[in-house]
Amino acid sequence: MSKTALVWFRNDLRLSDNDALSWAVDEGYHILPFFHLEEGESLPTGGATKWWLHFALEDFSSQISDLGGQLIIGNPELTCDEALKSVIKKYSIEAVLWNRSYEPEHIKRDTRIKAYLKNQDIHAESFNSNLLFDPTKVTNKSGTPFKVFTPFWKSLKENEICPAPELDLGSISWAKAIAPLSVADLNLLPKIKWGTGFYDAWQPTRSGAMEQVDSFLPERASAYPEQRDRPDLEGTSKLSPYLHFGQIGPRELLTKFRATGDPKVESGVSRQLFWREFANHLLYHFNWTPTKPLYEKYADFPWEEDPTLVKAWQQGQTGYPMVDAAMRELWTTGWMHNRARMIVGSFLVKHLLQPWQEGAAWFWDTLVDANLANNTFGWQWVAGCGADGAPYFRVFNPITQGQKFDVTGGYVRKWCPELKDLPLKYLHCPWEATPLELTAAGVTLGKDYPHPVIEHPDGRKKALDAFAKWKDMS
DNA sequence: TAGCTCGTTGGACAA
DNA sequence: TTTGTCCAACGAGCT
Repeated sequence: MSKTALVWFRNDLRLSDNDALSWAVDEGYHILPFFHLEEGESLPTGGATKWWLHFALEDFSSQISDLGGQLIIGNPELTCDEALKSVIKKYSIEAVLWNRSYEPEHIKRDTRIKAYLKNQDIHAESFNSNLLFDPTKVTNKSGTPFKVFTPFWKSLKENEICPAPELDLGSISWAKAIAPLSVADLNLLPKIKWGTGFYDAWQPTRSGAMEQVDSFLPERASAYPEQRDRPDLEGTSKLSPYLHFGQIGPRELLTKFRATGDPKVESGVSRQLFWREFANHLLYHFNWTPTKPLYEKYADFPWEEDPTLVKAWQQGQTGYPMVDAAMRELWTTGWMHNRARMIVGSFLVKHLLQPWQEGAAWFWDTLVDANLANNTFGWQWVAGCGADGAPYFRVFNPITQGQKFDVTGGYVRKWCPELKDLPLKYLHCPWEATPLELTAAGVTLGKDYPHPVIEHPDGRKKALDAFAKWKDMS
């Protein structure tokens, strides 16, 4: 028997916990692994995403080579459909397998391709390997999609997770192939020197993922409920980019979490995987949410558009140390602490009254874990126009949030080094220091570090007034 | 079906 | 300094 199956890898760059691959191996196919760079029709691949993808693909490709296979990279000048068709023809492919994505554009594309393959009499099958549950099958008791996390979580957490397939990697029979293109041909690395921050912060490989897991379990995972909100500590797992690119699968991860037998890991860490499920569930059922509010009534919210303010926010020059530290962490490392994401998000949409889509677009371009479901859900949550949203009157105070969560001041000192000699008392509100204290710390406000772009009480009032105005309007 | 309870992540102010 | 109370809103989800 010499039939060959193309396994189409997308955001599931792993050989374990992979249903599509396991199915093809179990069925006795020779495996031809294939990847094609997706340039979204409406959403170009973010810069930070490209950086990560370059190394993730190189690593994945070498994992396959080590086993005797060859990852085929589709020609990026072709559309996905064209690239697939040419490979299918060249290698006389008899089956095409992949793991599903539930992003609206991917669903459209995959449906189209599946129809084409069926029409060509090529076996086409997709699997749910990237989520714990298939969002098409999850509903509440009235048969409608969940819109609140807690009932969603309660309904699913006791459910049996379909176990990850067992696959002996040594037993894979790889199709003989010569790759015409290498990962480098995709030109993913940024032309501009972004700095070494990404390289210092990450090891974007499968072994990097495993090291991250090992450093997190079991102690840090157990401390997660107490430390998760502390950006001055290593309180979180930092597994988000690995999960996004599928270098580690959610089932293998959940299995590891549950194996600790620690109730704090279950209620704290495992639960986070269900937030990821929830975000994907919402994206699947409400496919307009990447650009428009979940609830239509918020569509005419009176945002103000001010590119100068957006720029100050992006560059970490708002004059609020907690906000600026976070925005600079993002720019430098491609990642931002979760608590900080809420603070900068609230600041942009409430104090500055800029549309949440602006924030989502910036995150999309700069986060190494940029993920349509999570990004959409997070921004709508913070703007209060989405599922389980923060109520309008919840305006994060960037000063007290800093004092409460960057307890040691280490976060601000790291990312806003111009403030590092300020006493902790003033670190989150440098404008309150006396001129003498500022001089002693070597800070001249307006020169070394900006004055606040808006006074906090004014920002808060602005947000509440805008909401009141919108309510009168509608 | 009507009614009840609940909602990841807060702030401001008073005592 | 810490703790309690109100803010004020509404739909989801369930019984």
